[in-house]
Amino acid sequence: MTDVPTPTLDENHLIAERREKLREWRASGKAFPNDFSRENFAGRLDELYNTKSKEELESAQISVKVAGRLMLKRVMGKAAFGTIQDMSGRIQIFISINDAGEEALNAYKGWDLGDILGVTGVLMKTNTGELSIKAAEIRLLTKSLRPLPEKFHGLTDQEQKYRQRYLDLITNEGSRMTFVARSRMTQAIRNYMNHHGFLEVETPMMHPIPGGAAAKPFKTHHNALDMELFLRIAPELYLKRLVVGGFEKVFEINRNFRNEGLSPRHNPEFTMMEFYEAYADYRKLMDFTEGLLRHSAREALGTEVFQYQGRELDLSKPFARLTVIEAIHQYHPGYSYVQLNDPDWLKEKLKALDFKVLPTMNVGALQFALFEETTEAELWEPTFIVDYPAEVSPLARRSDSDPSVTERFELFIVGREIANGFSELNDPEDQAARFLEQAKAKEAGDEEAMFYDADYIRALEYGLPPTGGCGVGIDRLVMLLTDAPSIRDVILFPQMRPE
RNA sequence: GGGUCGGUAGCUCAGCCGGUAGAGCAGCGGACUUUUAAUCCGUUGGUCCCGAGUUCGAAUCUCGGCCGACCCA
Repeated sequence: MTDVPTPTLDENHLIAERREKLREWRASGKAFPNDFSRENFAGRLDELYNTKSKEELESAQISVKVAGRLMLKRVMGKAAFGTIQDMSGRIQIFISINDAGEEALNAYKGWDLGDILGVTGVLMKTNTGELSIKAAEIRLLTKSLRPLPEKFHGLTDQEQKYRQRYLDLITNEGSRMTFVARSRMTQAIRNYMNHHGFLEVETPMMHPIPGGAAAKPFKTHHNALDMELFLRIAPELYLKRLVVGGFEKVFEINRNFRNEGLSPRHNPEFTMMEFYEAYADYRKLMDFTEGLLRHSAREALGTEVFQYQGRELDLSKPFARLTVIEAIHQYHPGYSYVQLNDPDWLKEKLKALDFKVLPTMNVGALQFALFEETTEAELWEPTFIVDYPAEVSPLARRSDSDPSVTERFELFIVGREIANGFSELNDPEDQAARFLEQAKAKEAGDEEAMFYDADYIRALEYGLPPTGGCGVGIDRLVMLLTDAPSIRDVILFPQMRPE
């Protein structure tokens, strides 16, 4: 590909000048070389040698070979400095007419911020004590045709940060650190799960019957089979099939897709970890989930106590456990338990809050709706809400003491749902009946109600051991640990309107 | 969907009491062998988001629209 480039529409004189430099580079016959092998990372050199004195480095003559993007450039008459950035960090380079030669220095003067360079030389320290590479040889490896955002402020426009994440990553250290923290956190979670004997699996992303959650799915189409498929809204039903199959402790960290609006807390594709453990109930899973969150905070941040959006969050204390109506009552002492159990009072209250009450909703569903409307957002400290109404928990096991509620919990932190788990419903006949109820609700207009999944029932009929399962919202957890106000700050390429 | 704020040079922003646009960075030319957001001198660069209106005259005022951020539902 050395044909004359087709100019794009947003060319300006800066790009034109860089293109001209590229043309000259091509004419010299060695543009875009790939024979430079980097031997050192900038950040690692800093760790190893920053403590050495100018004199020690002078006598040691440590040869290094780094490559990276030119971020800052300071040129004098017969010498020049520059700052090279690679994945690990930055290091200063020094190019003088004495060490690198006049030809190299002149070439360097013509290169631009954003160009990718390879530098060979020895470590030195400047008079002000900055670890630097005294270049013996310096090469242009990739020409950057587009000017970088302003060197001091970086890229500030939120939209551009999301649309052109590569620019955000080049110029904003904080953004880079967020995604490093995300990677560390998922790694910590994987380690924790593996350490506790869970098997990591991958289940289908394309489902013939969307299931495992109350949400609207995306539709797609398989041509060869000429069938409608749905991007999964949850892996739950497949993971439980695996427990039936004998994988008694499984987990999956992967994407779910839900066809809903965008918000600072919602992206249509998001990452969940779901895990299932046979012979565990929801209480055991709550304990486990607490441990998991503490572990990921420790691994990603080094502490269980940190700030989120200016307010302290402490994961080290035992997480509170409240039922739905206990929570409403605790945050709204004006609502009595008698009222909270009265369907007419609940309907009234919800209507006053502009909530669309569906005719299919009974006491449990109404209580849950009121909880979502009035209390959920106030749960700052980690709080497990337990004993959800059966109507809103069609996959959860009923409580032995009260069959109208289920052995289910949701974990809220900073007012957001972070995890959702329950003792799994393993009675195939009850499950079939609940699916039928869901199908009825769907006919009555509830778009998020579930479908009847006959194969899942068949699997349960072979016998699902008593099992507990839980889903953890990875993006939201990363938001907490990186102090990010929006889910878009923790997803590399968040969904955007077309440009 | 409602409210608030915003859209001006490649980037970060000023200009908004109406008089046809500025700074810093980046670029280009020059000086400079330890700078570090290098410095100094000179200089190129604009659909002031779009459309209509008011006006002798609009980046600026009015209306409508588009896009975005934040808050609320």
